[in-house]
Amino acid sequence: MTNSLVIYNTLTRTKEKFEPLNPPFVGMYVCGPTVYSDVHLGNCRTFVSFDLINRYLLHLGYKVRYVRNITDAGHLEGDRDEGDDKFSKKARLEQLEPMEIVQRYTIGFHDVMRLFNTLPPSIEPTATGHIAEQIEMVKQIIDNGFAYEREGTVYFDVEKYSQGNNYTILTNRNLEELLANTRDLGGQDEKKGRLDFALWIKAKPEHIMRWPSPWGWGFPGWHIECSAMSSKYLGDVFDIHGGGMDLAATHHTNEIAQSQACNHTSPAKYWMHTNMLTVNGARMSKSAGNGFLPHELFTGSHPLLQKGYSPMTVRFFMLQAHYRSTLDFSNEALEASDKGFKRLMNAIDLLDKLKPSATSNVQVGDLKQACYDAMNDDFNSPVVIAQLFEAARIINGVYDGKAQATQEDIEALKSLMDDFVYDVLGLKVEKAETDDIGKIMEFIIQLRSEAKANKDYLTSDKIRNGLQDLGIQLKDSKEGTTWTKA
RNA sequence: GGUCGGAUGGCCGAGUGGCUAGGCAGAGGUCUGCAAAACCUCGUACAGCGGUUCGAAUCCGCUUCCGACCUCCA
Repeated sequence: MTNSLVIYNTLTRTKEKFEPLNPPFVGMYVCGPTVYSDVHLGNCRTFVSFDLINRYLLHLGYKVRYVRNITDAGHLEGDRDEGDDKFSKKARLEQLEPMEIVQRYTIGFHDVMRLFNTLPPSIEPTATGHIAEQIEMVKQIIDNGFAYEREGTVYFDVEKYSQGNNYTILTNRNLEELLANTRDLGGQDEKKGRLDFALWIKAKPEHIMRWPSPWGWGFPGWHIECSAMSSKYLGDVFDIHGGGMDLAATHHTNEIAQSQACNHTSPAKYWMHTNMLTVNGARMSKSAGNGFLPHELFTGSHPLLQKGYSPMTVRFFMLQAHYRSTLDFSNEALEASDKGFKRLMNAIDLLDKLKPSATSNVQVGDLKQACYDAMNDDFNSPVVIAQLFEAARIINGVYDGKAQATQEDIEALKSLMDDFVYDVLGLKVEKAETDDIGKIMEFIIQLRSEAKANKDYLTSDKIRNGLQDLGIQLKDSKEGTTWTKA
């Protein structure tokens, strides 16, 4: 197990050596989706980023318990601690049960995650499945003096909490200024302080999603589910808590406060935040209307797209940027990733066809270590990919007979690709129906070879051009003709 | 307004106080019946202005621009 992994910790705003609390076990909690609508590509990026992190930790030999929640209750539609949660509203709009909404989009989310080849979490708890735990936690926070009830709604007392704790530890904001600058929106709030947030919310008479509690019928606030479920499955203190950067200021800040107020300890040792996917420099989001749905991308049906891109192309595109950088989404960038990804996978295909030499004039020894160095430096996948392209260049050169590699070199290249392309980066071959087509293509290539042998280039070119139009590209070489799908 | 983060060659994107990732696009070449692919070579980029330094794109300051968060969002 390599022990030189360094992780950027939002808490300290520095890179820190990764030292699990109880090695070889690692507890990681990632805030999952709110399943009241389709996940868009920006959401996917976060989960692909954490998939990379999960995969690398596993690759290093850690026993990871990866918990990622499904938010299926309590996430309010408005910007105040009142009104409907998102599920109730959506259910009313579509004349469905809230749980039908939840079911539909949970399945959709899982389908998309599978297409992106992400490993499923170890535990995927739902908010509605943990109402009792959340109520218990709220009770404890009240008992500890950090929350109060008003008319059936329980609020977290930020001012009280901040007397002995650093409420803004995660984002380093000035609490006094926050209090002064917080917009005065509602007016009719029952809250004592402007920053106070709801732990438990009283249900209105028409509200369908409701549970009994010591404070009457209601439903949990959004933040409390993560605190309750992370402590249930990972303990009061665990290794990594992650999520999108947009969650840091509010959701995660409140999570820390809740856990501290309940358990007298900060929940996670390392806080990791992934950056946003942008479109023309602006964050992709549901409310901005610039969200891409995964299937629009795969099929190319979005008006901003010229063509569709496969899930692995998109995954590769995401991994070509560091998880803490914004990534700008465009046709051109996707096109570049598409071609690059095919080049890389094509080189891997050639690995089995390489002929070993007695001597070597290629350098493959350092590539793997360079990949580990890159991943150990806060999961720097773009640098890993650069190394893999170096490997691809070597493979192509050897295949062309322009360079010599020993059997040992070839084995090293195979091992490199297995470990990093498949295992760590989580990429996979996307070949459909190759078996059938393969035999047909063999036959067609045979026909064309005969035409070529007869110098009947009219026929051979006709075959090649015809296939080209169908999206199949022929490549002639000394060893014969190969084909790829464009 | 506050907090934080950015500005890298045609595009996307790493990185670093001196050895100047990578992909895509472009130019030239090798190979080839011709293509395609592949390989080789090439463009010497780091917002602007000052400063520190033997040396900065990398550190510091200022300026301009952009973004995120502060209000639901991964």
